[in-house]
Amino acid sequence: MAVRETNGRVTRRRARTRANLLDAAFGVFAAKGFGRVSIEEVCEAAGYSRGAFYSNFDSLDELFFALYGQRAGLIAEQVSAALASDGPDLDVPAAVERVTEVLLLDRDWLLVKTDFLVHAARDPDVARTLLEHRARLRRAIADRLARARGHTALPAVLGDAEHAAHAVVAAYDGVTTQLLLDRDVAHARIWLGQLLTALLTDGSTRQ
Amino acid sequence: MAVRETNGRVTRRRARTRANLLDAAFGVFAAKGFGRVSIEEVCEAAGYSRGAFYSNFDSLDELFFALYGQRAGLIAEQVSAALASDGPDLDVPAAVERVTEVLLLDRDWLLVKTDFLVHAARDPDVARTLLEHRARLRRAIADRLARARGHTALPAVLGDAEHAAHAVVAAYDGVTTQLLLDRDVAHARIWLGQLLTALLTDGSTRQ
DNA sequence: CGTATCCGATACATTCGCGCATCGAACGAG
DNA sequence: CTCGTTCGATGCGCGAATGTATCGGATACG
Repeated sequence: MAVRETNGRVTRRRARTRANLLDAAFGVFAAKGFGRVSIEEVCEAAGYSRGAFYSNFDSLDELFFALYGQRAGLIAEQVSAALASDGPDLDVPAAVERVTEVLLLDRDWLLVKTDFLVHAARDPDVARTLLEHRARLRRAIADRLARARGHTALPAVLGDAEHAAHAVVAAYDGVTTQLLLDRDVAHARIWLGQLLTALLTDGSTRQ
Repeated sequence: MAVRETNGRVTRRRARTRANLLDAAFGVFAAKGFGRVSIEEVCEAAGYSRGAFYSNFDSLDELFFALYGQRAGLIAEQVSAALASDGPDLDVPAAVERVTEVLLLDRDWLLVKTDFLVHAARDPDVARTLLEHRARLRRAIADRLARARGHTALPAVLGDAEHAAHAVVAAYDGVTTQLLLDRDVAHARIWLGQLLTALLTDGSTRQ
């Protein structure tokens, strides 16, 4: 751990410093990529010296992990909020619209998230964390999706709501990849909408 | 360029050296990730010294780029072959089966490919190259898909074959992401099959 | 006022990029 | 076919640059 057993006391300046380091790191990581960033760069961007860094984190890896946790939690909250913001009956197109807005908001986040994926792909421990986070997201989506059953039938191929949620995440990942390359957010939104519509509604019921 | 205007002569050993460096680099990149590999490591794995490296490449970036081009070309050929291996009429499930086999064959390739994506996401020039490669793949799929029209109707939401091909690629990207995390190739194959079936066939026509 | 927190300098490790001497593959003469 | 010559490819190792990790003292917070 970075904090070496400081006995309970202290913590206002420290918390601010840590937050500043995380914020600065987000920008730097997004701009240059995890593998191309030095501790020095993060410190410079945040306006601290290396001493401050080592006082708060043990390594760049640890900071990166913390950063991902922070931001991923934020996004998860926003998605949940977007899903919960209507009545008990789910209106699929409207929900897709709102969730898409949140998920494809910030290119920097997509960059950092993908870096983290690459990181996790090579470290089983990190992968487990990421998988759990994705599972939580899926469950939130599945729960919500289950309520729409009477409304709009899910296509039979996908089976239950859990499978459908899986498909939603896969579509999101697919669109993310394309968006990282062409940088066309507007198009990505439309495209994600079409994909989700194709996946979540019975093909024959559309036009 | 790495080769400084060598006037024609000599090129057999050189070609072998270059190929050996590329092969060794593939393994090293897959294992540790682009951002965490040094030139020295690649040379050591290939059994050469750094001089040989600098004689063949200007930088790790250039080697990485060349490596991607090489392997991506290989995959593209295999996919084309898999798509062309049956008669003029496309049998969607069978084609899905064959293509999936090729695409999800090698975890190392997925790792390197994703690293390259991250790289491209931050460099417009590289991104253009990757987008062109993806466009070629899409076109091959779309061409093939167009022949299936009489056979199995595409769902209306996706529009033409070009859009459907886009969806296929997105599904592939989505499954890749999941596979990188859970390492379950068998499941990924099933899952990709279900996704493609859901996307490419009219939901109402399935069981 | 005491102490946790941050600063800045330092010692150490790694890696890069290149100049230069050496090596060996290809080719032509015998 | 054999062997010697030639020229580009190869490997060695240096010096510079960059990055990491730590430590004692200054500082401002509580």
